[in-house]
Amino acid sequence: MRQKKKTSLKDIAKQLGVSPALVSMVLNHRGDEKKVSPETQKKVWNLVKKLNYKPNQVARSLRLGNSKTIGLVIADISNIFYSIIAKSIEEQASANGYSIIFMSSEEDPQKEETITRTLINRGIDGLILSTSCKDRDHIRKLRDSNIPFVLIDRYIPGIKTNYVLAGNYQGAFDMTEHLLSLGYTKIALLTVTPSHLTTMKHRISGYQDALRKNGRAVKNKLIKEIAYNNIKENMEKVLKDLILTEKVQAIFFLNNKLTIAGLEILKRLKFRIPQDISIASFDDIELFKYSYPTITSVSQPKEDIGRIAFEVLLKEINSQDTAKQQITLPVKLNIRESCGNSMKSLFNKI
Amino acid sequence: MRQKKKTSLKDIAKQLGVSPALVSMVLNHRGDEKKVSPETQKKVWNLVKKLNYKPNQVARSLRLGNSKTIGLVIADISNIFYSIIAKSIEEQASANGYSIIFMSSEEDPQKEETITRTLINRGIDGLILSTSCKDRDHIRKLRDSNIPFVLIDRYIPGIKTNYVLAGNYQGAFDMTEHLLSLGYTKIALLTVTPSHLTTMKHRISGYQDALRKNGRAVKNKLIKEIAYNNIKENMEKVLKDLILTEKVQAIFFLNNKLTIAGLEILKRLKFRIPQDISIASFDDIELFKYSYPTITSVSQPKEDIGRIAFEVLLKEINSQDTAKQQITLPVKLNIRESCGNSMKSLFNKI
DNA sequence: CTGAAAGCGCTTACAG
DNA sequence: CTGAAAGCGCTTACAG
Repeated sequence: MRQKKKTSLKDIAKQLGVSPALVSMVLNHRGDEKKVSPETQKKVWNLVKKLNYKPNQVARSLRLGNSKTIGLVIADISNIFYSIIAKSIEEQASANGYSIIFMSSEEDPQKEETITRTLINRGIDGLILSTSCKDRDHIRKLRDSNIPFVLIDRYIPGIKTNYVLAGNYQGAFDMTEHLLSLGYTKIALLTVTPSHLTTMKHRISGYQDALRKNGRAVKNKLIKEIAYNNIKENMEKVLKDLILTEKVQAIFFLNNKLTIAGLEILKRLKFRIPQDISIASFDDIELFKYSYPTITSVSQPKEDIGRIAFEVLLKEINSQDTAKQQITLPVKLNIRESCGNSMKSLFNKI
Repeated sequence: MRQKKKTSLKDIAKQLGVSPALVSMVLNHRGDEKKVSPETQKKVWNLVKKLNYKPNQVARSLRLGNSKTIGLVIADISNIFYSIIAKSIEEQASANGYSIIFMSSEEDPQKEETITRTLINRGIDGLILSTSCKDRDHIRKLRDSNIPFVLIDRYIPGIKTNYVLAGNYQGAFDMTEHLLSLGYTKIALLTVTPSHLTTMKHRISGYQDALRKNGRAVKNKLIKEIAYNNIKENMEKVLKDLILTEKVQAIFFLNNKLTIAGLEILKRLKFRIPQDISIASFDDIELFKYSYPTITSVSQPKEDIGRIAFEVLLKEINSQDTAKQQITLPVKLNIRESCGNSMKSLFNKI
């Protein structure tokens, strides 16, 4: 009573006086192959259209062992970084007849495992995953389960899997060199825990290598870590420490959440950007282009990450080919106002 | 070969020397009801745990006629308004054993219908939908199909359905009165087509009524419509017209996309906020709190919309009750810097 | 206390 | 050219 009884294959077959098997073949465009007469095929299609019949996908899934559904596991769909990737994946998926089930892991490895199991039990054909796991067990299990999957944004070193991500090292390296070129000598780095994530590790390396290459020492006290789940609580203390005690000239925030939280606190503490402190962001968001001042950033090709991840996944789903693809996409440096634009801005501060 | 053969109920039954039916009953916690001996139950659970067996949800769905999956149809998951709602729905869903399949309609009624059918054929138990349809046909069909659904953000007047949305009229009314209270007399309104959406209609009414209530005439040339799919292209012309020709003092943008696009153009045209022009936004985003200047806005209870929509949906899924719920949630006025703070700012302009 | 059988709605190998 | 049968992995009414 909840659901009006929907028309099924059998109904069509009965009304037409043919077998369900025949209808099924016609519907799957295998009528010719099975030499079903054109008239019969025509009759089938007409009735199907008239009754607005759509095959029950659940039954098909059970029978065929595939579901035309893929799972998407990310930390948080409300983070613009992931929602743009999700959008892009969905566009591709939709164009290829696939649907997306998404679940948020909240950066909790435990939850990530549970969610992944749930998705697999729901019969997904493949998985796109931004993993927050620190050890390799989960990913190894995934690989052993033989479900096709593609990691995005983060990967697990030492396990051969598909992955698609941005040039984290290069982006941080380039940004750091940019800051050095502006004359800044004390450049702080703000990162989040869990710091095992490859994204953060590579960005930190990029920063360190750029300093070293330019003859600057890496000072560990200028590299600050804030716990992912309470960024806001710790930001104030960290910023005060960096600006007032360490007297840094620029702060490089390693993801958009950090940058946004940083902007909030800097505003509250009445530090002016870039007069009092220069800032740069890894990961660009739309408003950075229009805010006052505009925010210098490294932007990642989010749409490409999503699109390519889906393509790689689809390829693996459709073939027995087990060659894994590792793809690193180029990032872009957006030079804007938040770092000042010359030595002059630096001298103005003194 | 693609997928390792997974353990099934039958495997468990065989290994234990019992029937699949028994295992099924135990797994569904109906062992006691069926008077399965505690020892047998214990044995079943032990083996299930040992083999890490999880029932095949596709088979369950087919048999039970439900899938513990709900569909989410929105215009665009990468719009922060929807992605926060999606997050909130997913949290609730997850806590209740449901998964979410999302699809984007791109504000295209045609696509919305197709997507909805796809979701229904995938066996979803219910649907949460931000409709972009202008006529009632689609929603009526949906209602007649007997699938439980809840509209969010927008509803269709004249059709009794569940819906959960924000106080659009009140928010626009309050914001307009706020702008009037600051001494502004020429207040422009920027809205998007398709303008049939109830959200936009109500916001426009709120603006108009606030003007009238305060003895101000509504001037239609101060109400501008921009097409949803090329906001950026039209924004510059509209803003120039309003500011330079109409000499408005304040612009009220009716959604966050408009506000963001507006900020971009204002910046490019070098209009200062609020010295040259005051702006207000319907729909708040995080950065509005920290930008320079901070942006005065109406914020909607996005998390509540998502949570309550799911609760309403779940209630309908679980009961034969067909009473529909119409829920309008309160909005909040955030007075910040983008409108100046007194008559003084107004005089400064002259 | 437990099992055999039917069936959810499809698809496919087999038979004619 | 077309149909009958089996089966995907579950659950449930029925039987003993």
